[in-house]
Amino acid sequence: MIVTAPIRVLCVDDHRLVREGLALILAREGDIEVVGAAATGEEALELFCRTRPDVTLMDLQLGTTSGVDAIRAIRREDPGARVIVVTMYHGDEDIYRAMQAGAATYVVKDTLADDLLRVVREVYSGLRPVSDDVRETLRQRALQPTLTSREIEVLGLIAQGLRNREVGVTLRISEETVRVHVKNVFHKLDVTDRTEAVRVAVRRGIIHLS
Amino acid sequence: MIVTAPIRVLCVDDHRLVREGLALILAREGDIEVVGAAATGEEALELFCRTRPDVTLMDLQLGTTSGVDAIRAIRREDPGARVIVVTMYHGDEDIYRAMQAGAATYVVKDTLADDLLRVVREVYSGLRPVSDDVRETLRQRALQPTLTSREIEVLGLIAQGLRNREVGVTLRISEETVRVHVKNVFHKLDVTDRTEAVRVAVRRGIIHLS
DNA sequence: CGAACAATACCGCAAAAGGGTTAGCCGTGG
DNA sequence: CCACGGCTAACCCTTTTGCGGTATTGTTCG
Repeated sequence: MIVTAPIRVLCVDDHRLVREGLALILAREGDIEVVGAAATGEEALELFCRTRPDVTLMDLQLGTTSGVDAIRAIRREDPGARVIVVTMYHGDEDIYRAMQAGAATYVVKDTLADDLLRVVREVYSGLRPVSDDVRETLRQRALQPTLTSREIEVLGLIAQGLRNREVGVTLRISEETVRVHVKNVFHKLDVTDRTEAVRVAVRRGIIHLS
Repeated sequence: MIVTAPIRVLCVDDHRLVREGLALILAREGDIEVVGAAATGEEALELFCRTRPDVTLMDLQLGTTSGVDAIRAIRREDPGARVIVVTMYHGDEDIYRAMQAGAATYVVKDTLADDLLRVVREVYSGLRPVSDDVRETLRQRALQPTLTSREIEVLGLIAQGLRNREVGVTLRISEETVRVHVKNVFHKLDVTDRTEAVRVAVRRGIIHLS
């Protein structure tokens, strides 16, 4: 009896229960083998190098570190690496950054197990099965103004409760310049005050609070 | 051969993959049977009434509805209901409200599958196995000032980006009164501006953004 | 090269927020 | 009954924000 080699999968999620649950969903299948599970970006990279999986399932929220960084690290190590993002985030910026970092596709955690399995097999066979939702979200994002890295930096500090002056000190620029950045952020996000800006930015995945 | 009746478990989580993963972890055990899975508070209550499980696993983030409300609804239906909270939240206020609502215990999603199984069995046998972490968090909370319901209401509107005046209009009170509430919230949360207040409140689980 | 854009910086004005204080009303509980 | 805490409201003063300009520098891109 001839058995084809199984699809070797690496699971990355910072919650043990989710990790183990995902592993069980995958391991139930005859053609899939879970070769590792990681909780952080560093662990993920290390396990990736050691096990060289065919497909990596990656959460974006990895405690303190970012899943996007982990994707970049893995794809720098192996430009052909196939990474499927599995996350609860659905902000357009989350999706955009993940795809930009080289993810093969993007799946939210509210997906049927069978659909996930299908995606794993499709990605393994070289496809990039992007769902209509994801495509539509990316299309929407393309229509909206893009924040510059400096603006995101300022916004992140604003979100931490810093005043314009304090942001200026932190970034070693004048308070006046900070005010300009803040104004531009407001216009781009279509809001009129900082609290609302933070709210919108978090919802869109431009910044994250924790 | 005598087989004791299995522990009948209901899983409530708004993410299909997590729900199915949890169900697999549980169903692997010989003495546990998963009798249902729900995604929302309403579904949970309905399935609870129909299946009368021994133990309910409940996430706190149920899309729009709150897991705490679901716990209350279930315990109003059956005051002896045993509900285990399984969530990623770890803010002191989340834990407090869940326990207050009648949860048997509180487990974060970064738990070993075996530990979850142990907790399920302990809760089934009538124990309330509260972890040291949870106990400590509740102790910490007891030391901190409590926000009144009005203050939480104001804070929630602030978090949505409303100005003091707009909050006043919404709650039908004067802007001056809103300012008083905001000031009191600042003192209690030990912050000096609204953006930071929102940040701290979200981290502590006093309010949630989505 | 010229256009566009990002980042820097400044000015002025009106609005809003932050901070302290006082005070009346009401319900709960010692 | 009286004290206490919560909700309400107002006043004053200072600081910060939000919003409109203008302008210089450097870089990138067609």
